[in-house]
Amino acid sequence: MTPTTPLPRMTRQRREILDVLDTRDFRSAQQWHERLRAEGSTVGLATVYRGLQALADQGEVDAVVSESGETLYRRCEAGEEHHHHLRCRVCGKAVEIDVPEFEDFAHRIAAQHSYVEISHTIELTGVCPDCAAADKG
Amino acid sequence: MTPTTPLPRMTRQRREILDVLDTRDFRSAQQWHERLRAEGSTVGLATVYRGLQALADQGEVDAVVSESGETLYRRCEAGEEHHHHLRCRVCGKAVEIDVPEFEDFAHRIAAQHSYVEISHTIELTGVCPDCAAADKG
DNA sequence: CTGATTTCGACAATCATTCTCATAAGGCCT
DNA sequence: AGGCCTTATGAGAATGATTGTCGAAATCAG
Repeated sequence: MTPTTPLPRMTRQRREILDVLDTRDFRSAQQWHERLRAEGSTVGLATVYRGLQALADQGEVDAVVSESGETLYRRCEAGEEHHHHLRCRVCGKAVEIDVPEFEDFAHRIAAQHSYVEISHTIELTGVCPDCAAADKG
Repeated sequence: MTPTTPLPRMTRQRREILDVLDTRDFRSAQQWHERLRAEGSTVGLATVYRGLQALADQGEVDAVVSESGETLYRRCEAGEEHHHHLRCRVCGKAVEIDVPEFEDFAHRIAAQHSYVEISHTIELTGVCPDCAAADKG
């Protein structure tokens, strides 16, 4: 069981990729590559593809597939949070739910359609356990 | 001005495609093509691609892009499944979004809080690519 | 520094999808 | 029904994103 740490090596090009990556915009591997070259880097396209995939595997970057089938990447951001509610349509009781995944969903979907400055409203309604019991009993 | 009715023609192959399409499973154009050939049809692959696109434009079929980048199709069913929209807050243009994962998500969260009879509303708004470009230019 | 591995980079290879273009239907009009 | 104009079809070439190949270069442990 040699714990042969298969750790990815931090190479110059990996660093360049991480540096150029933005946490705001989803761009394709080719677009990031272009930008890198524009900034004077000499990284190869294949390397950018491989680097982005590796970083995505590590959870350093997010990847989404656009409508046209291209894979878009952006750097992960751990910050921002806000919550939503799950409300009972009978008694009105609301539970605060924390759904970090919603944020990702919203951004992912927006990116797939090339929309920017996304905001969202999510409303979950149902019948709470108490009301459900009352209804039955 | 010429109201040149640009109506798609109902050809044998269009009919065959509609017939073979299933409302349950999302399959790729190639898979539907295979199935058609297996059933004795002689339709060409390109025709299946074109047919599916045309039908998607007409709203007869739903199309989603898989993680691997393939476009998957299935016949629309005006019922059980519902769509959400991603709307541009500038021009109002809306894109229909299909978020199968979301349905599961809603149910999971509801279950975690023992809520039943869940329904949800999702409103995503942002700025569409056209308006974003117009804003910049 | 040295060697074992991993990564790079240029380019070939894949794979889904689209395009091209000559031919074959649809649809419509009389 | 017969004809005509337009759109659809099919086969295969073309495209475009992504992945594979392989010799050379870089990383990291010892």
